[in-house]
This record gives sequence, structure tokens and C-alpha cells, in this order.
Amino acid sequence: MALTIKVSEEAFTPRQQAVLTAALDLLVENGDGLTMTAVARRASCSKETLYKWFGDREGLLTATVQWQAAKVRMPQVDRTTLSAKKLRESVEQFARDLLTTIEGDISVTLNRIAVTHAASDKDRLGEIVLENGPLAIRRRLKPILEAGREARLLRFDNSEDAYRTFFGLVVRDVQIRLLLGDKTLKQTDIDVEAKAATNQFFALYGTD
Amino acid sequence: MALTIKVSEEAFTPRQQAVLTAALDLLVENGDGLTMTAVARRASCSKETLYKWFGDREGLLTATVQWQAAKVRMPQVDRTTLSAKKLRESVEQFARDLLTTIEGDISVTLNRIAVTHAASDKDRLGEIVLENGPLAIRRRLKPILEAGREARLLRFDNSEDAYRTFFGLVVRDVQIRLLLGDKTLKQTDIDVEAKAATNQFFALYGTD
DNA sequence: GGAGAACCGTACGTTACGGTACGGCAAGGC
DNA sequence: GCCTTGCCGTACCGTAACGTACGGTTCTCC
Repeated sequence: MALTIKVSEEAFTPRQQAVLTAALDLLVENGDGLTMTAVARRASCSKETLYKWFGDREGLLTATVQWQAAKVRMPQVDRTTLSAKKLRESVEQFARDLLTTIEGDISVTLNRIAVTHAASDKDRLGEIVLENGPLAIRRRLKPILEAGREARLLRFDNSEDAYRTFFGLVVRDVQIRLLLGDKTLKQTDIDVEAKAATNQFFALYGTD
Repeated sequence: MALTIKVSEEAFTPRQQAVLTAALDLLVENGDGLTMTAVARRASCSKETLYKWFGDREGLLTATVQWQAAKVRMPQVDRTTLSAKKLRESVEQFARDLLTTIEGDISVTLNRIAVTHAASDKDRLGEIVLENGPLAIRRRLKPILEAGREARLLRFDNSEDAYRTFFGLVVRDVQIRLLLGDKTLKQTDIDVEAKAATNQFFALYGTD
């Protein structure tokens, strides 16, 4: 993996995090059109400090996205006791968390920024969000699915396909419509959606 | 529907379409960072003409997106003869067309532009792509699904849910990963994917 | 063939924003 | 008590791109 993720050890100082929070707020409000002057004003700091800490505008953006994206932590599901009921609960919980994340303002904003910048290969924002979004989901879900297969609770040839089907069943057209600014998407009941997706997933891959 | 779609009657002249083609090419190449000067040079026209025809930069962008998005035409599937085999073929064909469109450079570009602009409510690019993308798919697929239900070939309470599940099964994480610039996504065999999604869809909603 | 319109190419004005420089102030060490 | 460090606020510079203006050229219509 060529991408280097800023780990928590080399974290930002509280003051720096305040600046990043200001930047993130502006991103959520105005999208990518935030200016360095606006960030400085919002964070009550000087532009000189901004450039000293983050190098340039792209550095500030990258730091903000990285810092925020790394916060998305899917709960690690317990693998030790793997009854059919436990597995189903784990999968359903995963679906709930995924939907909750994806429908949040911050996720929408970060994905918008990343998609915007993915067009020009100048920076790595696309990679960062990709790494902390879909690919992180895959990394966390696959072990669960494979444990389910070993326990003869799930049946599939390819765990990659199983994961991607799960993703599709849960997310459906929600994410792209939110990214495109759809306001007709009625407020969904995440519990209901997660349950339905889980049922469909087990209908396709369950062994009972 | 507050959105006005430019209909084919008030189409663009061939020269104007050449300009829009140039703009689209630049969009595919450079993303949203295209300049009016670059478009003028590529299309061998003057900036004055650009502004005369399209008003301003946003007008040019809107015209390009609208003109191109309207070209996405899913084949209208025949509803008259509705055997089980015919229905399955129609659905599978739909899946194939959907994947083909979504994986194309132009779709990725238009969706990127639209996502970028959906953040600020200044223009309607998000709405336009939404209207010609996910919502158009829904409009075209729903009648097919409902015909299948009337023929007792499909079973579902809510055609909206059935459509969205179909979308999820077909698209999965492909679109978001492409939008984020994922290059690890191996070139998929659209035929295979479409068949698999169709099988899964019928496993969930078929009556046999 | 001449008048007018449409349009190309280019040069110009304007603005906005990224990035830098500088004066002032508060805090901590000697 | 003074000096250094770090930071705030503001003023400033350079560039890039939007939008406009204008001379020259081709096409059309009479």
C-alpha cells in the first residue's frame, strides 16, 4: 500500500485540531470553496500560521480529510462466539453503522471533496477517503464473513463478491443520491433498512 | 418537478455541439478545472462566442452536462410479451446497460462534476445528473418490475424497494470507487456481473 | 459587388485568492 | 528586566481566470 496514513502517534496539537475543526465546518457549509482567509478568520489564527503548519492549501485540505476520515471507526465485531444469531446481529450492526456513517453530513462532505479532487491526480484525497471508506469496510467485514463461512453459516465462493453484494444491498442508491444533493430522499429508518438488507444478504448467502 | 430539462426541440446547432464536445473532452481530461480560454482554443472559437451562446462559465457547464446527460438512453424494453424468460432477459439487459454506462469515462466525469457542484446550491448540475441518472433508471425500470408482478413472475410489496435493491445488486461499490479514482478495481466482465446481479435479484424477488 | 451579420483571434480590465511579509503582543527562559 | 519564540492581525504581491472589447475575416443576402 503506497499510501501513508497519518497515525495517531504523530497527532495534531489541540490548537491544530481546532483549526482543522474550523476547516471541516467550512467544508460542510461551503463545500470545497473554502478560502485560507476564511479558515484563518474562523479559527482565529493568522494565515501565516496556517501555512507554517500545513504548508499550503492542499496540505490543509489533506490534513483535514485525513484527520476526519481516520475517525470513522466501525466497531470491531466479536469473532469468538459465533452462533447463527450472533453472526446475524454482527452483520446487521455493521449495516446500521455503515448507513449511519454514509448518511452523515461529514461523510457526504468528505466524499464530495475526495470525488472532486480525484479527477486531477494532484493530491491523494481520493485515495485517502477510498482507503478509509469502502476499503476499510471491506477489510473489517471480510473476516466476519469468512468466519461465518468456516462455521458453515454462510456459503460463498468468493468473499470479495459477498462483501460487495452486502455493500450494494445496504447502500443501494443512497450514497450517490446524497452526493448529488438529492433532497427528495425521505429520511429513512436506518434500523429498518439495516434489517432488510441483512435479511436479503442471508437469503442469498445463508445456509439455512 | 421544478427542474426544466432542455428538450430536443430546442437543440443546439452543429457548431454549438462541436463546442460542447470540446468542453466535454476537456472535462474528461482535466476535470472541472477547464477554463473558458481552453474551451475556446480547443473548439477553435472565440471566447466572445462562448459567452454569447452560453452566458457564462456556469451556463457552458450546464449546457454540456445537460446535453450529454440527456443522451443516456436506456433501451425501452418491450412489455407486450412477458414470459418468464423475456422478463429475465430484460432485467439482465438493463443491468448490462447500467453497468456499461456507469463504468464509462463520461459517466464518471459527469457525476464528478455534478457531485462537486452539488455542494453549493449555485447551479443545478446535481439535479440534472440525478434526474438523468438514478431517477431516470428508476422511471424506466419500475414499469418493467410492475409488469413482472402483474404477471405473477415477481413478488414485492413496494416497487421502490425492489428497484433500489436491483440498483444495489448491480452497482454495488463500483460507482463510488470509480468516482473516488480507484485504480485497483480490476476490469470487470460486465456480462458476468450483470448475470450474477440478475440471478440474485430473481432469487430475492422471483416467484419460482 | 456591397452591406451587414456572425464569428475568430487576441488583447485588456477586473477580481479573487493563494501565498508572503511585517508590526505588535503575550509567554517563557536567563 | 530583557530577549527569544510563537502567534495574531493586516497589508501586500503575483497570478490566473472570468468576462469584455475590438480589428479582421468569411459568409449571406440583396
